[in-house]
Amino acid sequence: MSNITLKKISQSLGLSISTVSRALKNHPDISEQTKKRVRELAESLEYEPNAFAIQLRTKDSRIFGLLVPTVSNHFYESCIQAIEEESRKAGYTVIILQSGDDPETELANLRLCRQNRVSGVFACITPNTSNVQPFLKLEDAGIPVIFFDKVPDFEACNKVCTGDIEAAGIAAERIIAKQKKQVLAILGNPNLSITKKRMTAFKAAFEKNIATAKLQIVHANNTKDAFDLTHEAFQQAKRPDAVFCMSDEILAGTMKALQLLRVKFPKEAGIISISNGVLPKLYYPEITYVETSGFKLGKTAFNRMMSRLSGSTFVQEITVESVLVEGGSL
Amino acid sequence: MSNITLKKISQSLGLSISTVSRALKNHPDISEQTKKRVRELAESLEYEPNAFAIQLRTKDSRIFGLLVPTVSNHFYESCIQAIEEESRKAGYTVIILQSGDDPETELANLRLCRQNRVSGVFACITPNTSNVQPFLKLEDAGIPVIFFDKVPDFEACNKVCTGDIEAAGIAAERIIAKQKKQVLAILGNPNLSITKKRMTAFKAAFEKNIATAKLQIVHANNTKDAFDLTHEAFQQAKRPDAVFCMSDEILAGTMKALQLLRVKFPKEAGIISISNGVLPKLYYPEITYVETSGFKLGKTAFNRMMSRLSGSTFVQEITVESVLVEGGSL
DNA sequence: AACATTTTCGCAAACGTTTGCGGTGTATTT
DNA sequence: AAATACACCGCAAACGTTTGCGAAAATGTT
Repeated sequence: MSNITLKKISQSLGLSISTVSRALKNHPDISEQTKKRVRELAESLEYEPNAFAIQLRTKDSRIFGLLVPTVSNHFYESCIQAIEEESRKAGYTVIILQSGDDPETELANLRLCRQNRVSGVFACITPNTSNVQPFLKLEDAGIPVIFFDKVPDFEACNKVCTGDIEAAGIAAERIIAKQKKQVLAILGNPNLSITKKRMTAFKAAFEKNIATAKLQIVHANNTKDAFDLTHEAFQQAKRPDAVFCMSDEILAGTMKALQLLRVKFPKEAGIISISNGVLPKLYYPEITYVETSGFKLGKTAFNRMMSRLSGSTFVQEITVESVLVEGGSL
Repeated sequence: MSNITLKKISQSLGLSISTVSRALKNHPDISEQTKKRVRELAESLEYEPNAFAIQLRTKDSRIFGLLVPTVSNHFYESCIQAIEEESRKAGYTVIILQSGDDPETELANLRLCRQNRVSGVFACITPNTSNVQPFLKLEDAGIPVIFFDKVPDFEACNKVCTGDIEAAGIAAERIIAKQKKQVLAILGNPNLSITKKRMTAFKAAFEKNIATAKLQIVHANNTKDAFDLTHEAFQQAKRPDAVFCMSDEILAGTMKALQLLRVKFPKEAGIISISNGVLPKLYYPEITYVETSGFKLGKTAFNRMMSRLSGSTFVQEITVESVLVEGGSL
């Protein structure tokens, strides 16, 4: 009783398999009456086409592989959500594979994609991925690979990234517009390329304007660091009247310190951060942030995939633009 | 050049398809020498077996369906991570489908699982899922369904939940031990079995003790509700001196309201919640919570699935135990 | 040398679809 | 009445595997 096939339906109805197949696909060759009979029986038997047989025959799996270091991350989550959502709407299924930042697991996951004859791969590579060859081989085999967020240096591939530079600039402009005088900028690990980019952009914005503001830049490797640094800064003689947090990780630490010190924002100090938006909305007032939306990035990556699938072969790097989301913290 | 099949290998080697197939599976019928030849050619050609053809033939997809309201949720994330990780180790692939809390999408996703002839389904249902029949039909077809976290009331099915009763009990005991007098308990949608359980347990704990405390129970469907309800409660003549939040979703709303009203905790009011631990650590002082680990829950669900797949038909509800994690909020 | 055994391999069917092509029967046109 | 057109449907091959069964070749036993 479990598995209904076209064959079974055709036998019950005294039709051929092909007729049943065509009837269910609303093929013009089949009479309305026959279609009706077939549809009704299929319905009542709860027939579900065997996806494997279909792909074996048609060579179109309608499956995307989604490679990601981990699923437990605000930013990736929203990417995943976007990609999965759009894919489902477009009739694709997504299989998500986590590498745990281990290049070997990543490779195994990539093989899984090949075995499942995926229609395309979205990949956010690990920091340790040195060899992009396996990915490019997929491209050679006609399977589009869209890199997102963490992308390889290799040029000839499709990449979708966040606008790191732009985002920091926007935040800086905003602080300047608010005429803040004593600005504390908490950035991440200075070795990370993302940190470098954001720092230069942030500084540049201040230098470009006749900034009367005093700028204090510090680096935090984690939430705890950010907590300590903020705590320290707000016990100086001259307290900051604005804080810029480069990431969620840092914002979390800063906010914790501000809660401890009962600093009232935006009155005593303004806060602005770069985020995908989840964390800033947890506070009251909500934190003003420059959105680097994983969601938007996911959508863009998806669109890129679709245009690749429909023939476009143009290779490019897309940057999703950042927008300022006003909370009440600055 | 793209798709290598057994046939192609067999032709290059002057062997039959079956011999090549057996050679790659290390079948004893094949001589070592032949195996070696086959393996080497397969290797150099980068042969990858066609998963679809295999499943069509063997009827074993080695795919799990993972149904979840959304992937963007601290708790689900950790469940997903655990399930995906374990599955991969066991040679299974996971396809993750989000319902967005829409029962219709959920149903569509379930169909997708059937079409892909999944080996099993992990399901965390939406609050609005009224009809469990479609899930049970999968069971009838021999496909195990393991419900986790948000599970249906229906008894004859496999469920893995957090220790709802236990966790709520622990939280209640804690509040009682602190001799709170005016307790606000914010629970979720009253239709959810998880809500019902937590509520009864919470109430029971209060009734068991010679509770002089006044207990006010309200229901929030989302973060916004929780914000409003908290805001309201703290503007009553008699303010709560303790708040119990049933979930992260609720805690987020409550904390936002408390920040708005500048309620000092734990001095003016104690807070305790049930959480997986990420959110509580964002505040200062950190929120005291009863930990219900999504990770642990995921692992348990996976184990349950495996034992189902290996024959066990015993239907049961498993509860993963909860522990109290002291913050400074109560 | 005849027979029995074992090793090694190939044949062919099956899994559930899709689809090109051809074959009926009926209606329409000359 | 013959020819043409059309509507409707079935045959059979193909997709890439796995696997029971049988066959040939090699080896071992009397």
